[in-house]
Amino acid sequence: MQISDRKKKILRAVVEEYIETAEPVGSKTIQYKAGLDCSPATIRNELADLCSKGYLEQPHTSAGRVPTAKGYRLYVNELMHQQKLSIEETETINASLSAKAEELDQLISDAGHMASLVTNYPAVSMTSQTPATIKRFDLIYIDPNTFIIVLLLTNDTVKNKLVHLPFSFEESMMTRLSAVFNASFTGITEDKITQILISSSERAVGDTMGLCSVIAGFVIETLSTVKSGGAVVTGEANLLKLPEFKDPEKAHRLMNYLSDTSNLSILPSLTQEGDVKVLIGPENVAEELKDSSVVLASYNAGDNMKGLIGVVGPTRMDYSSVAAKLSYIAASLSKLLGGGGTPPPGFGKLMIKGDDSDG
Amino acid sequence: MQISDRKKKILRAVVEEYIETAEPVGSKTIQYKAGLDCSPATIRNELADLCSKGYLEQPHTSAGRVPTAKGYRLYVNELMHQQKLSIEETETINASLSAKAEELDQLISDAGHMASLVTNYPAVSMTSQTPATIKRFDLIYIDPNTFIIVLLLTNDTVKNKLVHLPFSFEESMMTRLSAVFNASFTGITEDKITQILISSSERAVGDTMGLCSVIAGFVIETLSTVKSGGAVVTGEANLLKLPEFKDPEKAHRLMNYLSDTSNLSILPSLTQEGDVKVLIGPENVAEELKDSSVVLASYNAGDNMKGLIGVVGPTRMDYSSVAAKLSYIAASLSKLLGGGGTPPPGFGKLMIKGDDSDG
DNA sequence: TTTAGCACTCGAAAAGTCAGAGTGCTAAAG
DNA sequence: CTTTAGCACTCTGACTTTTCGAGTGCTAAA
Repeated sequence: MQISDRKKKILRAVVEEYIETAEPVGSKTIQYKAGLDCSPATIRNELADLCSKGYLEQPHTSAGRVPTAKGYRLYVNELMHQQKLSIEETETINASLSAKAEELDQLISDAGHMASLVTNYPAVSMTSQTPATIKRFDLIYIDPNTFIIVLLLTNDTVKNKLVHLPFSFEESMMTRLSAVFNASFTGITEDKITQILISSSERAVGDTMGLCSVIAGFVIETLSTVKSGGAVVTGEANLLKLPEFKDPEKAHRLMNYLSDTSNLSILPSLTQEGDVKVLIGPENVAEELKDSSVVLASYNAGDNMKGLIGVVGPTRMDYSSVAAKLSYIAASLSKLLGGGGTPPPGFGKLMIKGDDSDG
Repeated sequence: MQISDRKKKILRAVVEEYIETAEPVGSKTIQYKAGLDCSPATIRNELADLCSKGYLEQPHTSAGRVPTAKGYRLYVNELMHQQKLSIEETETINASLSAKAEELDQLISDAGHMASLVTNYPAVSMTSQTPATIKRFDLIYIDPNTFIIVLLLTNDTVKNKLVHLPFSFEESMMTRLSAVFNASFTGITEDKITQILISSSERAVGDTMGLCSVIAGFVIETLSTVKSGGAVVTGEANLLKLPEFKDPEKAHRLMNYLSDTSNLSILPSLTQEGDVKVLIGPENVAEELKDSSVVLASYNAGDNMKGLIGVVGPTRMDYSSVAAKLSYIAASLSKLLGGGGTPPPGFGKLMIKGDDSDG
């Protein structure tokens, strides 16, 4: 089904006006906004048509028009201007991200903050579950009862734990343990760590005190938490500024959904590095998101690890600006984290992928 | 100024009823609730008295009475029943806390979750800024371009960083660096790390490549972030269920305040380990909290580190239950973290400290 | 000092009113 | 066949009015 250029122009005007004002938009406004040289009456005819085709709807007879999910989809796919960030904006982002490449977790959470800040929507930030393994294993002997376990993972994060024991051991034991663990526990995924493996390690180092179990426990724990990835949600308060969430009930439902990070674990599967994905209203699977939209961008977070950053807002979301911003942040992060030579952040150039079922 | 027993009984009834219903409470309800054998008219007289003394107020002539901050204060200080937790509740808390003593940060954030979950209010959880210093310093050599810095701090947390450098160095350099840093950088606070110290270290190890600067940078960064402590706020969504926040504007203001964790840094100074502090409405210094209440409990988080857990809610807060719950959580955490033999969690036994300016 | 009785007050909710923005339709004009 | 002006109609949101009832304070009697 083809849509005339004029209809598209009108649709775009409706979407953009509605994004701005959150009020149903009428024919006169459109005439003005879209700069069309035809009368409101003509536009009304076109509007009626767009309504019957499912791109717009009326809250009630004799109100202005409001875009449907289908309308937004068309807008996002074809009609949307690709927005460029202002230099100011890029600078804010750069400054706040590059300044603190300190620690991965911190950086991820900062990225979420940043996204929320520049878009004024709640943001979610996470890394996804590429199963990690141990690249290198070290023990640091502190005193006869204390040592530190240091794990270097394949994704280049370092995890550690301080262990106090109720009995003492010799420093030489540390060396032996290191050797054995480096030999047996590196390069394997969590599920490969069995009791058998632990027992055989115990024999190998002559451990009668359960040291191996303690260490193996930490290893398992680390690998499994890395796998489950940490999701951070920031800026939920932004929701409350939006007219669509003036009903506390609605706001509460969404915020509750977001605050349970386990709900968010499906998100990573939806994107590929480098593109921005937009999910509009009912395109979301989760019931709680059916009348909200989600914009996601993923980035390369170091070897074989994927990062994800996204925002959640009403379907009336400024897709073009949000997409541009997320895309930029994601690209910056890729550059910062992904050793693997991702192209530099395109200045506004971005690919939008979405559900292409266009009626 | 003395208050008769009957007045106290009435005040208590008003507070508790109001806590439950959020509606101004009238004389008849009180008669019923407090089980007094006098007529509503008598109670009305008493109410008028309590009003004039400033413990209660009327939203408007001819509505029921509502407690003032002063009324809540009296209630919290003298009238409140000390609530015991149900076994079920203690079990929930125990299970969820002890299960994952894995990592300090994680535990702290979990504790916040827990507090928010059992109280149904937003919770804040943080450790406070006892200035930390380095207890021990280690470097792990990975390959000619890569090493890991491992810091053991006086509060027994371990921080690390993986460093990639664009040039290569020898393993022996690591040993020398370790020695120098262990000698010069342990036991000193952040502000003692000067350029002079760094330069002299560089000379000592023969570092012409800026290695010392990189490492010192991380040390400074670590010490200063530890000092600023991480605060986590959880369960903000709970606010929206409360009638006092049905106005999104109000909810937004408070949530915004809470989401800026730097606002929360004054809290730790308000409590001492082992007691629970209640700040009611205008007793709070921050403007944004003037019509909310805060309940804080602090705990011993390992040597010379203090943890803090608290919740924020409307002045109409179930102080007795909240205090009991926080106290229990705090005690559990003290037990889990504080090596220093804190007494076991008292089962409901708790001390409430508060602003004792009682009119 | 307590209590019953009563007039009074005030707010919240329900009902009613009104203006205006926007529509669809019809019929004329291009 | 498309566009446009005109017009009657619809519906909402804002505003006002009405009503109802819970709760009060006061007075006078117990």
